[in-house]
Amino acid sequence: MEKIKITIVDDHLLFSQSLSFLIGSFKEFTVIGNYNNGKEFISSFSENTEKPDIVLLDVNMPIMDGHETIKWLKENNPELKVLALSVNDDEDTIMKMITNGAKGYLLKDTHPNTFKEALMEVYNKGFYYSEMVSGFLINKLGNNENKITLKDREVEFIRLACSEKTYREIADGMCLSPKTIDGYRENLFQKLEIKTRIGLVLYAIKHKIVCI
Amino acid sequence: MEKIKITIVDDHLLFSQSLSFLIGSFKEFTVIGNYNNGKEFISSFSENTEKPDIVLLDVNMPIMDGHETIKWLKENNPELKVLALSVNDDEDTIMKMITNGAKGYLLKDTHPNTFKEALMEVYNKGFYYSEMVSGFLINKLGNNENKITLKDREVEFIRLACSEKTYREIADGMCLSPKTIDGYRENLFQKLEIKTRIGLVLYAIKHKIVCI
DNA sequence: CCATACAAGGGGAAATATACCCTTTTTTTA
DNA sequence: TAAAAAAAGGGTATATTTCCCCTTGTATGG
Repeated sequence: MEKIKITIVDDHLLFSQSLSFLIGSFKEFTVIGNYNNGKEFISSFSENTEKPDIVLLDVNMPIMDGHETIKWLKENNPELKVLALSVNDDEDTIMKMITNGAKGYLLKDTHPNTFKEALMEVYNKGFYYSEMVSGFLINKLGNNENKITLKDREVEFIRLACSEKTYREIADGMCLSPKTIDGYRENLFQKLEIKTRIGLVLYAIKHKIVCI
Repeated sequence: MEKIKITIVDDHLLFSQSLSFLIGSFKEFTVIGNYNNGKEFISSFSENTEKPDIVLLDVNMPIMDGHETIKWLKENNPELKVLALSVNDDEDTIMKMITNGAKGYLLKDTHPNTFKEALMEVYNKGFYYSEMVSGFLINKLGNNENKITLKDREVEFIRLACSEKTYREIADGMCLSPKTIDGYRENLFQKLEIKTRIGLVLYAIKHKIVCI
């Protein structure tokens, strides 16, 4: 029987190499590629290399992360089945990957047996949704009214607010009057249901608007 | 030849199980134990199980993390050689593990060959310090005057400051007068070279005093 | 063409945070 | 045991943030 071909894209060498051994121990699968980040992976497409049946894609990577990579794949190789694999269990990240076309989302603390099952399901049924992901999906469909969108200018403001600058300095930095900044802030406070600049900083970090 | 015995303590099942396969491929080593967190690991000591030659210890774990675990080991099984293994490359974390007795600190993006070399060195020489860790050590020895230590009460204050509470509310929460809180804040501002509460929040998150 | 929304800018007042000046009591430590 | 350091509290002044209500120009869709 032909083995199911898998490519791993993950910057943690020790993990990806080890995982290759684990997958190698499953008789149905074989690892045909190992890349350190999205950039390396998509570069391999210019050469006419063998296409994998499943791509195991890490979300947090340097150079080109999972989000960018899956977007590129959606554009250029939409037939590839991507299974996201991350330590990250926050709803935003998961939904972003799923909506960009990931066929499943696995946490790195998954049991090897579940992992194998997920690989089989993605190959056979085309997708694998764990309970956690399904939960998020249902939750999302239930109340998709209050989805929060931030304008570019607002994001810029939030980034500057995550510093020891005063609002006056932020206004200068954005070439706006302090009163306009006042407006931005009050808008955001209402929109994000927060009361203080501290809340804004916490929100920004939690939602990865700024990285510290 | 007797194989060198290794125990893995890591909450990421997929990683620890995969790593077992990788280690299994080295003829000099064998994995004799696999635990999800420090608690599970130290519980195994009450039973008279076989002691490993090297413990591979993850830093970030639920229930009982690497820091707590290595402290316990230092007290109760100081002869055990611990090699810390983490994705975390910030100086604070690394130094904390090293000063608590870790024989080395490896990042999870280490190459398998380096990993094997590290295992050999820890077994034979008793320690393995990568360039990065050595760099931090030298840097630390050069200027160990300005080491910042936070008192328990200060840490408690910082945690509460990382919220939308006002200082008055924080004072109530800590059963102190708002003026005492004032003192705490001013002390910290000077000690941490910051000027605003925002700075305090950023410091706290950067140094993992709070987790969000 | 009008209505509506929205970005930019603003006034003033109240609440909160910051800075710098202290005292008293307890605990450490030399 | 005396000096030093830490913990707790206080007063007052200023700066910053927060809140509420307002105007003007400019798109933008019906």
